[in-house]
Amino acid sequence: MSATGSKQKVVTRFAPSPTGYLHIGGARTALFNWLYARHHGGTFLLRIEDTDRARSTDEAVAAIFDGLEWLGLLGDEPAVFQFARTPRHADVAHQMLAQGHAYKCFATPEELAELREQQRAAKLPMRYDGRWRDRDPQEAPEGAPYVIRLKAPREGETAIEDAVQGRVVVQNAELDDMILLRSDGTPTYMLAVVVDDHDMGVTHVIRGDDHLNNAFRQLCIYRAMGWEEPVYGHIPLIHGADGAKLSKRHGALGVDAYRDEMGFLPEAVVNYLLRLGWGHGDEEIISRERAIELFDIGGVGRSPSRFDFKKLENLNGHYLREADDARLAALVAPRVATRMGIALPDGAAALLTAAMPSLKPRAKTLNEIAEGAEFLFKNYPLDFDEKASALLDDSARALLARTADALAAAPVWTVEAIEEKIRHVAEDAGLGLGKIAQPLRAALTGRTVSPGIFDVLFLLGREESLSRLNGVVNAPVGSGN
RNA sequence: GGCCCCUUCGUCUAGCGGUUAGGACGCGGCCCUUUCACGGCUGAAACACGGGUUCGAUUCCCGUAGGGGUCACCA
Repeated sequence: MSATGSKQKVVTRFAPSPTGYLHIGGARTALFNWLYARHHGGTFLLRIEDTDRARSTDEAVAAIFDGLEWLGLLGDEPAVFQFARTPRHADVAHQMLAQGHAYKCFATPEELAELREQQRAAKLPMRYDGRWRDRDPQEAPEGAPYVIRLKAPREGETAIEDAVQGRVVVQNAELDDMILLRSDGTPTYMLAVVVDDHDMGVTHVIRGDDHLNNAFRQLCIYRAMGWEEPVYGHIPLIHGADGAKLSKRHGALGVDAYRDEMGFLPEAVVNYLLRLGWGHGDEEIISRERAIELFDIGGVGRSPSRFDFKKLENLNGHYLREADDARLAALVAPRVATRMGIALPDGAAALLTAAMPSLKPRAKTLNEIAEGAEFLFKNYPLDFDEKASALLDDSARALLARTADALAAAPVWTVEAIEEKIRHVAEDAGLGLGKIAQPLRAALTGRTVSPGIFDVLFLLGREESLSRLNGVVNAPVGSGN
């Protein structure tokens, strides 16, 4: 617990709009909100900002929940759907109208477009000029559609004490009278967030700093309504490797791609995201428990960071090595099947689990584990890659024949027994272990890279091992195939 | 363009007036070794620039440059 002595219970929220999938930046925002709430013993809520009916989709909503669930970042209470609260938003807008904090604006979209065009041409700041701010609504044509705009202060300045950015001040003259309620009676984002955050009791608004400018205008609504203002924390955005904004059309994939296509573990993604923009001394590997203990919004940096897949992979490799073998086997099995285009045999899960200790240290992603596991399920004749074929010349095959004989005579099929036999063959032949291990590896897996050769033999089993060896001994490996 | 924010190794960061500027990823070398990894050791690599303030600035202030964000009846 921090010593801020907050009497008030912390409530944070993550409020994505379901117009696309949960992207990596949103995932980090959710993570920071989740951690902040947990660290302070508060509540973390979810709100789906679906007021843009044209762009919101059910698929996107499902994808967002799916991504959050995978990362363990679901809300503590059922998610709030913003669109369902439209009547309340409209109520507030009318209340502000009645209290003189807002006014009706009859300017048409065409009129406003023209205004912007003029401003652009004159190189003036583009903002609404307040043409209906002090005008009598009676002057409007009978029954003309109108919009409700906030009557924002024009003099002075507004400051916010941002938990991440520090004190940020803006001249009120910079703020125009934003629209609260559209001419069709639906609320704009600017109104809806404030009303919902207030109604949901949100105490800390942690979000991307692309919202920093919005905060000033949102504050106006809080003040007009006499509501308690939340603490803001605007975290810097994540950029791509080239430093440009990570956007939909710029490598900002949904978190499902990190899971399904790239084969990352959620704990690795969470750890990586946590370290992006936040750090604690020299600690790099940080468990969720440790993160809850350490995380605080004040530790978040103010500068944007670039996404680095190499580091994510490194972290993922770490978590892979730490992960339960049966769990990994279950995650890897379908990947092996699709890679090889086959249905895995019965017992595949058990075999993969048994192989996992020698598979996972060699991989950085689940895909790499799957690739490394392929040899377990290959059928004769194996596909030999170029380097493996080159290894299997006549002398190597003669050596393999002797090895096969020795192996056939092994009293039991254990890693120890296998090792003993093979070392013996090498010794007899006056060769180093490497001279025999490589051809063996090639004959058994079709590759020059694999887990330890004794493990390979053991995992394959005596029958399969011998069959693969004899296959190579009896039939020269063609350069083709 | 107006406004706002940012600037420590290539990248993520530690640092919060006095340090040999630390760690991690990546990269190089060495060790381990049946291949590849893992692991261990080790090397190269940074305070954007210019002014101040100060006995002393990576650290505080102001500029410059560069980067980013935002300027909708989208969120």
